[in-house]
Amino acid sequence: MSISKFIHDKTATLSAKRERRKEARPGELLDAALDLFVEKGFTATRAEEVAARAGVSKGTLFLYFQSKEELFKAVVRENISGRFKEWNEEFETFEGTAAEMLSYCMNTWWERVGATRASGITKLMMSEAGNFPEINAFYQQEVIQPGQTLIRRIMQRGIDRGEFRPLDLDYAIYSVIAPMVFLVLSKHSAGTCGDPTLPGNAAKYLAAQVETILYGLSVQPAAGKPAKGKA
Amino acid sequence: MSISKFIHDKTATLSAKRERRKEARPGELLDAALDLFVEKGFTATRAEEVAARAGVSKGTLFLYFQSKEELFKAVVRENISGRFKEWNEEFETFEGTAAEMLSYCMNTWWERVGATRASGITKLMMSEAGNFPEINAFYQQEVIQPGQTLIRRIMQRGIDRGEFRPLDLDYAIYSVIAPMVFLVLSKHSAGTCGDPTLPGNAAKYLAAQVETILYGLSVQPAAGKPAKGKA
Amino acid sequence: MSISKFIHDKTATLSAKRERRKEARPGELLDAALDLFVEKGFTATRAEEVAARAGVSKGTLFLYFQSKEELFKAVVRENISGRFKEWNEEFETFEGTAAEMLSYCMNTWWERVGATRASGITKLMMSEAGNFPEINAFYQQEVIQPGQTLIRRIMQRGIDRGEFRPLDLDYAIYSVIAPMVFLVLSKHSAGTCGDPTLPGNAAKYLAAQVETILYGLSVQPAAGKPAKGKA
Amino acid sequence: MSISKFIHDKTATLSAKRERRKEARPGELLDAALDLFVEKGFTATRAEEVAARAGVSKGTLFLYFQSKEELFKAVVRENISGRFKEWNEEFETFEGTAAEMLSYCMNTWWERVGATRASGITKLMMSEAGNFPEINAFYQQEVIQPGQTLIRRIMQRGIDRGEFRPLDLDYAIYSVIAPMVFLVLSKHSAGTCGDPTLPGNAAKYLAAQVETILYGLSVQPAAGKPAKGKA
DNA sequence: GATGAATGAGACTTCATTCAT
DNA sequence: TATGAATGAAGTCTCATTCAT
Repeated sequence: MSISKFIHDKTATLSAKRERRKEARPGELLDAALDLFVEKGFTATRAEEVAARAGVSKGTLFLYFQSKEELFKAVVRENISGRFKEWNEEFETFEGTAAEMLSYCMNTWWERVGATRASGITKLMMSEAGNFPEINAFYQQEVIQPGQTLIRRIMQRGIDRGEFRPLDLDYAIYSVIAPMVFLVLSKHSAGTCGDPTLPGNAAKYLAAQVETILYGLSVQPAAGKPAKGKA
Repeated sequence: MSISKFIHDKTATLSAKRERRKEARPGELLDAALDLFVEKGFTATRAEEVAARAGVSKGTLFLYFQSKEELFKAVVRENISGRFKEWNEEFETFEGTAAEMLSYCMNTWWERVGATRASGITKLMMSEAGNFPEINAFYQQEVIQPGQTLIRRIMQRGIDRGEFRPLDLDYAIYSVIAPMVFLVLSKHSAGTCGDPTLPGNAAKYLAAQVETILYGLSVQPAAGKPAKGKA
Repeated sequence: MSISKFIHDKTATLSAKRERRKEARPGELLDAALDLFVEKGFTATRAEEVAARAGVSKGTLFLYFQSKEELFKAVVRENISGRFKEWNEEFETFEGTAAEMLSYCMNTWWERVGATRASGITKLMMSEAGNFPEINAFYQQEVIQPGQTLIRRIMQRGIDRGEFRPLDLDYAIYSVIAPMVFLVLSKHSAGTCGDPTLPGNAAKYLAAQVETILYGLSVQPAAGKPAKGKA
Repeated sequence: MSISKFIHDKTATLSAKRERRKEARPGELLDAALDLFVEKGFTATRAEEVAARAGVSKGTLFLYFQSKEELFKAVVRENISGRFKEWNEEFETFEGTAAEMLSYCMNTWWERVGATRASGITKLMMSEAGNFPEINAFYQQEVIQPGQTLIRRIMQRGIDRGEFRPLDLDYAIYSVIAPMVFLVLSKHSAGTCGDPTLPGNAAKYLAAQVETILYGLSVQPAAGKPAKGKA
């Protein structure tokens, strides 16, 4: 192998590496920004911190994002999971009971979204929605509505098939949604709600919630009717 | 009545009013601060805004609170409900089923805490806990732990009395906690989780959650066992 | 005189002083800004320099002007002389020859505008007009047009009365305008056009220009017709 | 013809083209820089803009000029017309009246300097001279002094020959200089002085100025003496 | 006590300049 | 030689905090 070969190799390698870095930069910045925004909030996060965590200088951040606010928007867009749409489609062909679908949904949601860093978006939006009305509208449309629609369809099917008791879905859907939201918030909120070890035992947590929910929603023999509390 | 009497009267009146106002000032500032911190976050809220909303000048705020951070701490301290402690004591003498106690608790919590502005603290801590470890520890101790202890004791009693099925309380308590946390977050998060009208229909929402939870927790005839999800 | 009298006096004095300073601040800042903008240009002038020259800190500047650009606009507005309007009115009642009016105008213009710091605006607009189209339009309307209108009216009257020879005023007005513009630019341009001592001898300069212009404009006996150059 | 010949040819062609471009580069950059500096000022012009307008990358600019400031100096040096020196020499052998020489000078100056992009240097120096004392000194020596010297010599000759009336040349020269400076400034100042259409009608403008100046300077019969202004 | 003018540290953002490719 | 990604000094602007009144 000649020297020129080495040179050529080196050039190619370095060039490729730089190319790869350039491609990777926005992603690295978005990752760093997601973490910090979720941890400290938008305003409390300094642009320089984001850059430093991504391993670049202050100026580089602004090479890829016009402003800190644009960075925020990009973080939300990038990490918003379009999976509810996908799951809505899956729902059409799903064979199994509504209970199975519900359980499947919650567990898959955890694996594919809740357990990933993307789940931080939930906390982020909760904290910052008021400061970013525009991006909040986008989030409503892309996440909240598809998510609620999916849950509602599953539960409606359960009722239609006689699996679930008659429910006012306007409220019943939150029996499913609240535990999921709660889980991701536990993950990102320094123990401010729930045990910090919850996310580590997400499977157990989810199993417990699913079991109670399904018991709670399902058609009950008359004998099983619980005492109604009255405050 | 001499002129000086008038003057004195006037002085007395003004001074009394000022005295009263002086007492009220910190309260007005704390109220204003709570609202703004909850709405916009700690860092994004300007001290001057707080002062303006409380109807005083910037300088006055710093007359009562050493710094913005001290103001934050005071806001949290002031609005932390010590009611869980109170309810924990009430629990000892409560006569009725565990189901009744649970229902009573959730509804009373809403009336006395959730429906008040103090509920904003939940969102506030969730957003800012990471930036204020010290105040977070305080919050854990004053709110989270007593709250979880109360729920746990009620549920344990339900199990002990045969009302509820055997439950792993480390996870089961969240069937009760999650819907409550979710409700207050809905109230303070611009629709970022759940319907913005939820807080307005809190009674219906809570009734639906309580019903499902109680169905879900109660001892079931074998026939009522729901299908288990696969995942 | 009692001690309380002293106290009262002191309070009043200090209070008055502070009040006076507050009133004076914008003016002091505008003066400083005018000097620096004229000397170094808008972009090359740092906001902090302006503040320092006005004897205040960086932050204070932004207490009075929303941004450096607003400061610029205020500087122009503040220093634009509306005198041409005033002189246009004076023209109506002026008794004397057109030549006298022209001479009066140029000399008065120097005393009231050219010799003051406001004359820096001419250079400032020349340098920055391209960067501030909006403020340039304002300047056109408030200064350029009234100024040209006045000169044109005077010259037209001169022609009408047979004092001046027939002139194409679209071009002839600049025989008057150019020397005046040139004089203020000499004052603010580090000798880049003309002798730096010109402004110090403005009276002589103006007298020389007026004399030549009036000789040049006035009706001439046929014998005096100068040789026409042809390039 | 072998393949290698082709290759060689191609290489040669490319290399020739590159050679030519290399030579041209600084010129393109200087042209771009002149336009932008004149239009927006030195500080407000970004190096990248200059490069973009010249059709090269940011890095290339710094290959040819050590810094933005060096670029500025080069722009001034490059566009400073040495023509006054040339005309000063021409003056020695010029046959014709002083009036003719003056007219010739002004018109030739417009054609060779004023009408070209190099005329922007006048505005540029006026705006930036204060920030670049060194380059200003150079400009004084290369342009201002030779220019004034030429005008002065012509006028002196006019007086000596009895064409012009006795004049204080320290001031009289500006009767010639001011209209020329005014014309180029009109061209580069967004209408901030004079009609924006002036440069388009430069010939007419110059003719009018020349006529008035010559009438104004020439020896007048006593009867033609204009009224003197009061001030 | 109350005010609000003033301060200056600190954050965002720009851009001249460098340098690996 | 040419490029353009990266840098970091420097500038604009904000805002918590102080202090004279």
